[in-house]
Amino acid sequence: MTDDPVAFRVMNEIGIIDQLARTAFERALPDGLTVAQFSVLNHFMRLGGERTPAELARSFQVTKGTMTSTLQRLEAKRLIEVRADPADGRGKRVAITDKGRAVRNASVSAIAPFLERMETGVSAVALSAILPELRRIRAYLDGERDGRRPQDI
Amino acid sequence: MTDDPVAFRVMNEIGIIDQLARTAFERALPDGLTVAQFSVLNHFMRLGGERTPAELARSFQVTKGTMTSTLQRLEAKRLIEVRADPADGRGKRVAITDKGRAVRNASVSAIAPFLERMETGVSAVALSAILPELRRIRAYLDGERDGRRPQDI
DNA sequence: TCCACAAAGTTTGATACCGAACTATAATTA
DNA sequence: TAATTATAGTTCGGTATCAAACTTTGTGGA
Repeated sequence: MTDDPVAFRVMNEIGIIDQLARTAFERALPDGLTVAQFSVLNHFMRLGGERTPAELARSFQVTKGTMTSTLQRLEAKRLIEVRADPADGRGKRVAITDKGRAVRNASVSAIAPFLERMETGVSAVALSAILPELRRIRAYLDGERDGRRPQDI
Repeated sequence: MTDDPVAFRVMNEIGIIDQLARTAFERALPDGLTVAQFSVLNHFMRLGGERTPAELARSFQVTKGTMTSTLQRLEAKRLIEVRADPADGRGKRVAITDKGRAVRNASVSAIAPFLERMETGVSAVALSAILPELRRIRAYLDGERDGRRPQDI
């Protein structure tokens, strides 16, 4: 434990937190929604408009293949609509549907108690305090990847 | 972004960090090793001795099914050995092999530069500073799960 | 002693991801 | 203009993970 480098210990904790939080969230989400799926719906609600799959992949820092899969599942549930991009023969345009908006709002309500408990349980102040540090780590890793960047993302 | 609850924003960052760090690690690891597989080898090297699959599942906070899968892959690579528990007909005992030790050491060497760059890039001090906070979050989520605890873990 | 319940492992069916290979279309450049 | 390169999406194969169902073996109590 203590003989592991601090960066490794941090990554360890982050990995376990991600796992625990993810399963707790998905337990609460309606409609068999996953965090990945909810995040896409939430993105559309917060920012509005349309997006291409490639833009979404970049926003969430996942590969295009991963985004293809998530979008196909959302479309199967009628939570988003996908149409060909009239201006670019290669592209598609994605938008949230009314049902998608409803499910997103229901999801927010469903996870709100969990988030509130968490902000009480670990202190909202503490969470706010580490957020900038986490952003710095994310930015670092994002930069580190440049050059070694795969085809996507 | 800013209109999401702070707990959600923290989880978002953590999820992306986990993803980026995980792929960076696995790019460096030898033998097609994954972080999950490396972690098991590392666990044996740090703590020594034998473990049952159930103990390992608890240590890493994954389900028994997940640990079964990881152990099968490690065994296929001859990095661990699994034998029946002579004292408990249901149980098994897992130990690292010499090859496992060698691969673990090679892995540590392989990821060391990455960890060092990271400790420079984001500051080892800052990493040390958030570690206790991350532990607190992990402990909170772990407690939150109690009662709602599945069959395993 | 028997039976109900608990614990150890495995298997199955989903989802998320990645990397790599591939198709089609656009943009650049020679 | 033709050839090259870049971008958008999809598909495939592989791993991790969870939840749930199932088998086998222990344990504890009536």
